[in-house]
Formats: sequence, structure tokens, C-alpha cells
Amino acid sequence: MVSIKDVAELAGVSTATVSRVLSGKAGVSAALRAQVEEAIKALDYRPNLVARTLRAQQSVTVGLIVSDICNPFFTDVSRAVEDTLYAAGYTVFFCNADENPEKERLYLEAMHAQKVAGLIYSPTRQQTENFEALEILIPTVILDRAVPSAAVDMVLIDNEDAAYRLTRHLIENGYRRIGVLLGAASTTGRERYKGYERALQEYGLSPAQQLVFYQPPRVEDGRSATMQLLESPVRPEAIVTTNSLLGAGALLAIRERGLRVPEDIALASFDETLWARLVEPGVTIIAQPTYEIGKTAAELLLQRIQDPERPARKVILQGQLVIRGSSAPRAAGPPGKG
Amino acid sequence: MVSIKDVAELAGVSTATVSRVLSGKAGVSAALRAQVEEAIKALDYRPNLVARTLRAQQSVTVGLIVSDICNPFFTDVSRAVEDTLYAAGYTVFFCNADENPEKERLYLEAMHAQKVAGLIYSPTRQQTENFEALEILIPTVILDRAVPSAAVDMVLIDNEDAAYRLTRHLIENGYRRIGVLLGAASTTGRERYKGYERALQEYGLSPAQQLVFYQPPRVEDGRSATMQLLESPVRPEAIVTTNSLLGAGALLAIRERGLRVPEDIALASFDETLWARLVEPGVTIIAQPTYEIGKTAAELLLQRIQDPERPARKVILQGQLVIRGSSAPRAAGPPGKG
DNA sequence: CTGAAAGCGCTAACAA
DNA sequence: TTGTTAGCGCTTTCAG
Repeated sequence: MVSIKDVAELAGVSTATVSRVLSGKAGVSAALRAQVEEAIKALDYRPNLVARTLRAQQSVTVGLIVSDICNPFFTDVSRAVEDTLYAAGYTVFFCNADENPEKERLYLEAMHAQKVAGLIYSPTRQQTENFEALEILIPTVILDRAVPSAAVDMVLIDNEDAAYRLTRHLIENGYRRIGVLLGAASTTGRERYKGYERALQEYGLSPAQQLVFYQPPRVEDGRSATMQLLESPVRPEAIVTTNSLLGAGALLAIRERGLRVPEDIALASFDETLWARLVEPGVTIIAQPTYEIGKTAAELLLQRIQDPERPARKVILQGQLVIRGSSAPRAAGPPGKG
Repeated sequence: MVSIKDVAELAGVSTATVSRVLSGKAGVSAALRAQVEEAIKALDYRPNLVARTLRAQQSVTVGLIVSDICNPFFTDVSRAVEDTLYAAGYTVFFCNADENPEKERLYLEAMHAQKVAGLIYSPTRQQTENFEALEILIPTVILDRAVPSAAVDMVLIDNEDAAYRLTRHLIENGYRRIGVLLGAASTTGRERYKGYERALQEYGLSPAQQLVFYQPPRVEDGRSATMQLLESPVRPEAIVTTNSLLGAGALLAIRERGLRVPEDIALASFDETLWARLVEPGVTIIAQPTYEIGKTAAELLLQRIQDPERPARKVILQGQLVIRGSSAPRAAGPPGKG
């Protein structure tokens, strides 16, 4: 391992001079600078960031802990975070907590231990409930999932409103018995339930307990819950799923049962994904502004790093209702009782 | 920032003793151990991994540089890598090179600079061509994309064979004029082209130049290339796409033109994805063993870290042909000339 | 079993 | 403009 000392020796200067050249500081004569640069090349020297971080007590890497790297929502957001932070000269390290609170704590510790300059993070529900206990000492921006603490920057979407609009859309198109699949791992599931409930109540409908499922956000869990829904004595006329993995699972189950969308059962979900665009009919969704979310989070973090004392902000973005065939108006007087 | 020194002071011992307790080493009396543990708790001490890494000259983090975090193939592989390495006590940091050689080099440098214990990495084509020039000094396993150097561990699939089987399947089902969309960013595109070519030749067909497209692996590029293909004077009877993003783009274009699959045009692609399963008819694909790939890569890396001198291995896995409706046998004597 | 001390590679005062 | 030097927080000989 070649160090700054070796470079200094070869160039016939002190390590301080090498360090100055490396960090592009002024105050080094052109001659010495050239010598040093030559030595760096000759030795193929690579700076040791670990030592630099230890000494400088700050790094140029930022951590991004996402709940599930297989969920397109998070990968889309991640891209935006990365673009923005890369442009600002930071290196981004992703970690996948896999909706596992234990893994999440481990990665949180790893981020502290690595002394990252900042952290962007979407906590599981367990952690949001006791956020202060995590004792996060790094500049942090919370993503997607609200924590009760007011003392931290957050970027969220208005989940209740989004679910409300999605549900109302179904009701207005003639659907009455509406099942709902909610993510069990996050706070967003609860919030989206409220929106669903409010829409029903506004139209004088009451949410039936057996139509409401809280599931881990995975395709298989979406499938199995939908199977139950489809087999219930009074099958729902429509299903709302609050993330794309549950949505895909629901559609899988619907296909397996040989039902048609929307004639036999309507479907509406969250998140723009390839499958929602490509299936026929397309699936009505709430499109979350993923790029905007990621970009905003990165920008907030940059500001927070620069000024740790600034008051915390909570940015709330709106989802966009994208109407497709899966929720087309219900035909009047179908086989059922209408 | 509370350090080992503070703990030592409070516990009334030396820093060496604290260090011993921290690393769970034997040779500390129960009494002192208890004192130290108490002090750690009282001060809420968190070890500084940066300092530890600097001193020990090795870390417990592993880097994973993927080409595109939005490509489900890579996220699926990543999950497997993470599972395996997490079980072995490592922390995984992902980086997204975004098919951008410059970003890739930056992250490679970052990994060196952070002194990660190991690296798993899928290089862009530019880097594979000049792999030695990257001067990677960390235990490394190459993923998905072959490099000519024999001196590095690799986990690949037999791309030529996979593309051959996929193409042959189409030919056997009666398709003759077959267009192909290949990824331009990687070596896999070239290899898959060979398989495509071999299948055609075996059946006495010759690949027409205007049916072959090398595209960046993105949905939009798949769409635009397919548009061209569909507008060509002699429209192909089938399209092969060699990754899921290009495949999704192709299907998007087919839909936009109002064509039916497979009656108007057949489709076969690579990679199992939600959309390929959910569209109707389902899309015939080569399923890559993503979990196996990731797990194998992680295992190879673990062995490489343990024994840097061991001879390099190249593990080649097989893709699996999954036949669905999108490539159903061609109806005899259709509108065209048959 | 325990502590003193050296040093990992680097940066930033402070001197010269 | 350049060099000397003192650590950043930790581990690990080497003595005791």
C-alpha cells in the first residue's frame, strides 16, 4: 500500500506539501506541484479515504437506506437521490433494509460507524414509532414514511389524500364493495387506510372489516390476500392496493381465478410501474412523483449538512391519479344485484 | 463524539482493555469487563469504524457496483448478494453506476478509498475491454459481464446458449423474420447476438442487418428501436429482446401500433419480471437464475477474501427457457405469404 | 491480566 | 512557500 509518505519521499518534499497538492490548495510552487504530481503518477498513489475521514472528521459519502430494493418505488427514488448527490460531489452508498427492523438498525449503526456526511432513510414502522430511540447523530432526511418527531427533515406524499382520491374514483365509477390491501410494514399503510375510509364514508358506505388486509409489501402476500378476498362469500367489486408489489400480487390472483378486469373485478393501485402500463386494460394508479421525492430529499440533506441548526422541514408532495381501463365505469345492471 | 478514551476513563482502565472488551477478546477479568460495559452504556459509546478500519487495515463492508439499479435483474441479484454477505457478518454498500463508465470509475475509486474488504461488480463494456487498466487491488468478483482477463473470479450465464435457445424456439414455432434488440452497454449483448445468429444459420436463415439493433438498455430505447422495426418495409414476424427493459419498450411500441401478440408479431425476451408474467399473453423469456448468481458471487468473494492466492474461477450458470403465449406457434397461412 | 506506547494515513496548525 | 509536528480513534505488540 503506497501512502502519502512514499509520495513525499520520491518527490523530495514533506507530506504536508503532498497533502496540499492533493486537496488542490493554493500556496504550493508550480515546480514542487509538478514534482509531486509526477511522483503520484509514478507510484500510482491512491489517497486513503479512511485516513482522511478519520483526520478530517467528515466524509464525502452519504448513506441511503431503503426499505426494499426490489420495490420500483424505491429504486426510482434512489436514482434521483443519486443524480442529485453525485452532482454535488458526494458518493452514495445504498443499503437495503429489506423491511427488516434488525437489518435496519445494523445499517444505521454502519452509517454512524462509517461517519457518513448524511443519511437519507425510509424507516420501517417499528422504527418510526420510536424514532428518538435510534439516536441518529448524522444529518438525516426521512423519506416516504412519516415519523412523529418534528425535529427531522421529511419528504412525504399526502397519503391520505391520494388514497382518498383513488377510492373516490372507484366509487364514482359505480363500485361499492371495495377491498383494500395495505402495507403492514410502514406508516403509509395506516394513512392510506384513512383516505380509503373517508371516501367510503363520504358516500355513505361503511368499510367492512373483512375487506381490509394489512400485508407485508410483497407480491406473494398480495396474491394470497386477494385469493381470500375473491373467495369470500360476497366478493368485492373492486380492490385497492397501496403499493405496486401488492398490486401485482392482486392481479396475479385475479388471473389465476380466471376473472376479468374490470368486468368481474376492478383494480386500482399505487405507483407507476411497467406492469401497470403494459397489462390490458392498464391499471389505474396513483403515480407518486418519485424523481421529485428523491431530488427534494437530496437537496434537503445538502442544506442540512451545510447548516445543522436550521429548522426542520416537512415537504409534502401530491400523488397524481392516472386513470386507465382497470377501473372503467361499472356496467349498469350486471349479473349481480347492481 | 465519545471515544474509547472516554470509556476508559470512566471505567478506570486503559484504552487497551476497552478495546479488548469491544472485540470480545479473552483475557479480561470479569470485574473489569463489567465496569467497561457499564461505562459503554452510560456514555452511549459507539465504536468508530473509520478508526478501526484505518488501524486494522481491513473493513467489514463489501461494495457492490451494479450497472443499473432500475433493472430488476440487478436488484434481484443484489438481494441474494446481500442475504449471503449479511449472514457472513458483512455490511453491503451498493453503488449504481447507471451504465455510465465515468460514474463507475468514481465508485471504483470510492471503494478503494474506503478500503472495503471486497467488491462485486458488473462492468460496462468500456471497462471490460480494458479491465487491467482499472488496477483493482481489492478481492473482486465480476458479475454478469465477462472480462477477458482470466485472473479474476466471475459469475456469468451462458449468454450465447440462452439466446440460441430462445431464437430457436421462435424458429421452431414458425417465425422466420426475427428482429433482435441487444444491449449496447455490455458484453452480454454481443454474446447473445452470437446465439441468435447461430440459431438462424442452423435453420438456413441469414440475419438481416436492418433487423439488428444495439441499444442502451432502457425502456425508451427499446420502444424507439421497435418503432423502427415495425415501420420497416418488411416488418419482422417476431422480436427478441435481450433484457427486460428493452423488452418492455418493445411491447410498449407494439401496443402503440395497435398490433396483437403473437398474431401480428411474436415477442421473446430475457429476464423474469412482473410485467412478463402479468401481460396477456405472457411473454416467453429466458429466466436467469438471479438468486443463484448473486449467492454464488457472494460465496466466491468470501472465499477470495479468505484466500487471495487461490486460482480464479469462472462459474457459468444456465438460463431457463420459460415458454408463454407471446411466442405461440404461428398460424399456418396467415394474411402474409406464410 | 493489564497498561504504556507506537502507529495506521492523513490534515492542519504553527514555525521557519 | 515549505516543513515539523501533533493528533483523529483505534488496535496491538511488548512489558510488567
